[in-house]
Amino acid sequence: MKLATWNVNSLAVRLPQLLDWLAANPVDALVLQETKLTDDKFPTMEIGAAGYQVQWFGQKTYNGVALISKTPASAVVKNIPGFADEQARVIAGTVAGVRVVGGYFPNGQAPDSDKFQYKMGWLQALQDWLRQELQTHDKLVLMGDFNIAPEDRDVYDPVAWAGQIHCTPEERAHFQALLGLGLSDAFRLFEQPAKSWSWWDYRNLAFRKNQGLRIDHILVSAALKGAVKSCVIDKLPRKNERPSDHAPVLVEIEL
DNA sequence: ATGACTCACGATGTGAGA
Repeated sequence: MKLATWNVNSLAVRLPQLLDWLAANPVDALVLQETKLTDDKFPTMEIGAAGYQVQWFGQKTYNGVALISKTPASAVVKNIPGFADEQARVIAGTVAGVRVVGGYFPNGQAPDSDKFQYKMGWLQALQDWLRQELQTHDKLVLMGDFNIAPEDRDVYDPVAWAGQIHCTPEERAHFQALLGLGLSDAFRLFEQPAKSWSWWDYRNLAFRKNQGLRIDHILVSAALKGAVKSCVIDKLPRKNERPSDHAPVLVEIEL
């Protein structure tokens, strides 16, 4: 089973790239972030024509998530149950016996901002909900744009980024708390090249200079950990014309 | 250097992203 996550930064702009990518990477399930589309504008026909099922949950201008899968997703959940949220950030469903949770974690903007406080509350609510989900779904994958660089090796310039958004101790503690639920960072189950990033700023020729962050992640539950065969970041779409600033991350699990 | 780019909204700029 192959799963992937990709922050497309506007599905209206990136739909052709998504369809190309799916043709080249026929994954069993893919979660998208930052679709930036209201539900009435979601391109269900195009994705269906590509041979995929899709669940979607969006809003105007910002956020928006989707769960694309070869077989239909069941028990679909939108946003974190019990956590009142005006922002469309989570979509979950069971695909081929695996609980797939896709998330667009809040950015947080700056550690002293209201948006950071919202991020902290959101992360706590996610953790509390996932603790429950894991009780009923031993095979669970949490993936998406976490907007957290878990360690200094996930940051191109950790000195400059120290204490900055995505790198604060508070955010990293929340990432560790997710691992504390029994989840594992699939990417770190394998030897990986140094300076592996999933996001590069549009500015400053950052991609060309490979100045980025690893903030898109795939976490697998203990029941899946031993079955993970590979986890890679696909930099190819970042080389497209008009790319998303994020690259897809893929995992292969032998079920 | 409160920058740089890209996106949505819907404007001739502004906010947000990360």
